[in-house]
Amino acid sequence: MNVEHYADAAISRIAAAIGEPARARILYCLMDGHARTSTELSVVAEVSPSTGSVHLSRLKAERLVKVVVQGKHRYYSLEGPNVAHTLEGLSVLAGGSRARFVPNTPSRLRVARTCYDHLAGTLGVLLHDRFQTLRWLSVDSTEAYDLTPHGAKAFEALGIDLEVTRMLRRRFAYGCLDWSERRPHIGGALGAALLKVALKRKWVLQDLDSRALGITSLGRREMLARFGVHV
Amino acid sequence: MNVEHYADAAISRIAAAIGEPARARILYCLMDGHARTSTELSVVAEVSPSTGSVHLSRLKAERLVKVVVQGKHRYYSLEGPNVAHTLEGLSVLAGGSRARFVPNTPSRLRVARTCYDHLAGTLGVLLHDRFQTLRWLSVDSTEAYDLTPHGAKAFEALGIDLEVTRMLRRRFAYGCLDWSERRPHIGGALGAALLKVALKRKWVLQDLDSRALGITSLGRREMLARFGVHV
DNA sequence: TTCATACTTTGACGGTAGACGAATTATTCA
DNA sequence: TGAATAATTCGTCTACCGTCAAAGTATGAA
Repeated sequence: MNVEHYADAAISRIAAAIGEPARARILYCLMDGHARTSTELSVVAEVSPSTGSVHLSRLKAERLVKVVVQGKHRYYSLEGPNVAHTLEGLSVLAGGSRARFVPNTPSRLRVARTCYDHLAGTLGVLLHDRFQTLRWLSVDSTEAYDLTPHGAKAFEALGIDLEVTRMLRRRFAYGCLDWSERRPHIGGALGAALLKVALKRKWVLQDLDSRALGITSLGRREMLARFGVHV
Repeated sequence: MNVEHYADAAISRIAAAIGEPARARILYCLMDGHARTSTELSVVAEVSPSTGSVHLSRLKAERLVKVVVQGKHRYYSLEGPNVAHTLEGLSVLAGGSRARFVPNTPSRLRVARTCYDHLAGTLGVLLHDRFQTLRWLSVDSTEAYDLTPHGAKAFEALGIDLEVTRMLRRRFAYGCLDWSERRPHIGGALGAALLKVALKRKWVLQDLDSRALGITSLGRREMLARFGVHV
């Protein structure tokens, strides 16, 4: 059976799954990479638990979310970075020409935010460029970034275990295109590890109900001292 | 008014517009970058002209397609590369894990195809890499590729007027990520110009009802002679 | 074992989105 | 000008999708 012949039908199924307002609220809420329970998501979606459950099973059937069962809780999260990226793509289209000419994205999202599970926004792009300038990161098109020996040293110094990071079943690092900046930031396992460190050391604080990240004064100092980046 | 606060609603509107089967057929058909009339698209969508017209006005309202009026014909086409990319993203999600493990994309689409209005597939990626090796193309992340003096000479030799190409109201060249190869090919005005030359000189032939491109034996010879690329 | 909590499944209901044909507008060609 | 073609608008109809309450399952605590 030729799948390609029915590609339009497949696209429409996925898009329809995303296109229902309650389901879109669920997906948008999950874009920060966190997992949430069925009831939490039903509240976000502004529907009853039963309705929420129906929506979630639809999203699961379409492989847009995955679920981890833990006792009587079911934790739902986006199925993977691809899903997050496509949602970003849709939000760019949704922004339309308005966003292109008068960027009215709230500055909190522009300055620093999460992109699925790594750093994005101005800060993400600044770090990306800085690491390149410092020759910590060898960049070869959008795919397969890697750390130079210098870079490896620097990341180890942050407490990131590169052995472990490389073992993860995902791409190590790549240029993830930032829709607000239209320039790449660091995605992949390395980007996720970096965000984790930044959160752990309280360089940035995570907003509970959006993907915005707040930079602390400690964060500012450290960014300058460690990377020479003014935020 | 804070647009970001309603981002989920905006996403859902766009996705719902794409998610209707007839509209998905229309969009998918337009992914080759060509413009088509309302009646043609109604046939593709398998609906009556009146229904097709309603769908098209919805797609226009959501800025997914644009229309050029020429006499009594209305030519519809995708609003821009962003739309095509997002549709590609959706089709990747639609492919699901199957596509990841057993790539069952028909080989005709893998070898060479159009991505909106430029060359993609194995051929597109091969050329991209070759131009880089030859130092014709200076690649700086995904954004803002440019031609080196050598590259400029080579492209002019193909009959491409770079003055004109640079004047177009779109990005000159950039790395466009290829979903079948997971590597970049040349997008933007330069990529479009290259495809135009390849079609004009009959190096590749365009399939009428898909984005597949067939490479002619002349094309093979020229690719080898001019670029040192084996196809 | 029994109660409580988390979540899903089922069934009935209502609103809306998409379908078409007929009528209308717009443009070309004779 | 009038006929022919392209496309849209309008009115009506139907089918499906999302909604919820209630009943059902599963897990954990008392």
